[in-house]
Amino acid sequence: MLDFQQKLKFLVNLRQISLGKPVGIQFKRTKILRQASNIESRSLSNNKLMFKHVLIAEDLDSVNIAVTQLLGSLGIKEIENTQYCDQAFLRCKKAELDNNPIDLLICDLSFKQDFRQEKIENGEELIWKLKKDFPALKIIVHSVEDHPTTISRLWDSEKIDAYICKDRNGMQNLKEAIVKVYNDEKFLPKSLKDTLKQDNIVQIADYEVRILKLLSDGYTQEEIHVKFKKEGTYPHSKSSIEKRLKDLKEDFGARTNPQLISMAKDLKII
Amino acid sequence: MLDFQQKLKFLVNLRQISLGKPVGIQFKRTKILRQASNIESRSLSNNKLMFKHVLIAEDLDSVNIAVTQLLGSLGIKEIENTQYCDQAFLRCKKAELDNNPIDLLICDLSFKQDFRQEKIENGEELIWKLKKDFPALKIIVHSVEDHPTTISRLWDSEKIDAYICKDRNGMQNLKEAIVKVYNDEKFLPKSLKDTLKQDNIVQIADYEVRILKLLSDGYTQEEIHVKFKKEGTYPHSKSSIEKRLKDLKEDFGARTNPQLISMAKDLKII
DNA sequence: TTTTTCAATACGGTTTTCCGTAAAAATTAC
DNA sequence: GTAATTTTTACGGAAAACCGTATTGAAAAA
Repeated sequence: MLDFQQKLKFLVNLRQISLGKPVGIQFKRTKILRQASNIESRSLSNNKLMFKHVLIAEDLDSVNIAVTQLLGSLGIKEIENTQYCDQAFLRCKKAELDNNPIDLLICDLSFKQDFRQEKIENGEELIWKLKKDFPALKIIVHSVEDHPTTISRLWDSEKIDAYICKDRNGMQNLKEAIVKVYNDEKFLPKSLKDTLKQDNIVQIADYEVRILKLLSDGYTQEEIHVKFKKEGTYPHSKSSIEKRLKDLKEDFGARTNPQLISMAKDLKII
Repeated sequence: MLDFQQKLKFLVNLRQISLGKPVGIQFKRTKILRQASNIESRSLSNNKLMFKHVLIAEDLDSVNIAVTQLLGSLGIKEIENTQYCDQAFLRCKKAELDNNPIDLLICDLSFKQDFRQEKIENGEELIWKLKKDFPALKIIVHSVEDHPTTISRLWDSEKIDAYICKDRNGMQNLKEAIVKVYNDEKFLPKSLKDTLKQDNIVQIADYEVRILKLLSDGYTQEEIHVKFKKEGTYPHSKSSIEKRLKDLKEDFGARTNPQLISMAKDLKII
């Protein structure tokens, strides 16, 4: 009973939603693109040891091309690409069977829907599944997603070795990450560390998220009460659900339920 | 009076939200990445006329690299890159002054926030501003955004020459688009045409969007009524606002206001 | 065991939303 | 011009959400 308290917590950066701007100011000068393109020529001379066999799981062909090029410039010979999660999983399996295992996976989180019916629907699932079968596999997440919720969930899970945001310095950061991870270090760019270190953070448990989801799915509070009661979820009284919503609104600074749902959507809680 | 009816309409694909999947099934085989990378070698022999001076406005360095490479492979000599909207605008101005105008702009829609304070906040604004000063400028939009609302707003505006989604075939489509646009044609990939041609489409006027926005900002219906009355927005009676919300819920298949807001967020109406 | 504490529940009154009906105003058709 | 249709507004009862208070119950502390 009362087990909801021990469940996964979500980190929510409240300041981010109110301002709509990142808080941690970066002082690094933006690298212009030419420099990024030049990575190749500069590092070909680099004869250090490096990953042998790398798999890129990324649906956007453009990003796939850029990452492949970066890996090549780092002297990595065997580079496999896939645009689907299921295929990524199978490739890892096959590489293992062929006695030529994948050393490093660089993987996106969100994959666009397609005509294909995928069993593994996103990068996160792929990571959980792979880590179960290959606990030693190094994984670098490479995603546009920069919400603290997502980053901390993955980073704190200890299942990944680096989290790189696709942004203006993405390739630069990715390069650094690959080198660090090869040397058995974990890597998180400074800007992301700042994002996670922020104060204005509220913890939200599964139970609350559940209520928000149901509310956004059109359930009334009364219906949530009935549903919870029926399925044995606890607490399930109308008063308790009312109270949770009231607390959530207070935490988020929302005045009405519609606003609460709107904010929860912005924060990617639901 | 009643001028809200003549305002911009938003196209909403209702089926997309209920299923969470694209409707138009694509039968094209997915091109594997190697092929995409090989564009370069295959097309270097192509000596046809091509754009002379192209500007890429794209915040992600990875995509920037890939697009630059594609342009190079098409024999385009002068390629400028920028990761900021303001800079893109200035570059166009400067190129004009230097008597070496930009022939083609390939531009993203969403740009991540930065420490820089930008006047032009997104690609769409950039396009409006540029088209005012350079009506003849060719523009290809290159974005991950694939919601019918966004696509049709830009496509129907007649301000752009092509809309390409960053997806599994993005580079392939972009290449085709460049060639077509050079020949004074407009170009929309088949998959996107299908997206726009769908039936389950509801038109939503500014007025409705306004109500949804206010609701998601925490206004009660009563408060919306007062606000509209004060500012002279018409209709503004409680009953009318109630009715609009009722109709919206019916159109969207939502049961409650929170669900309505949730769906509107998913559909990127607000 | 008893006490303390805190979360869950119950309840009642108020506000907000919901929904039907109907009158008034505006638009369109004739 | 009038008639027909649609839209806006008004009103009132019902349902849902809101909010404070009080009670119950379970775990933790004494």
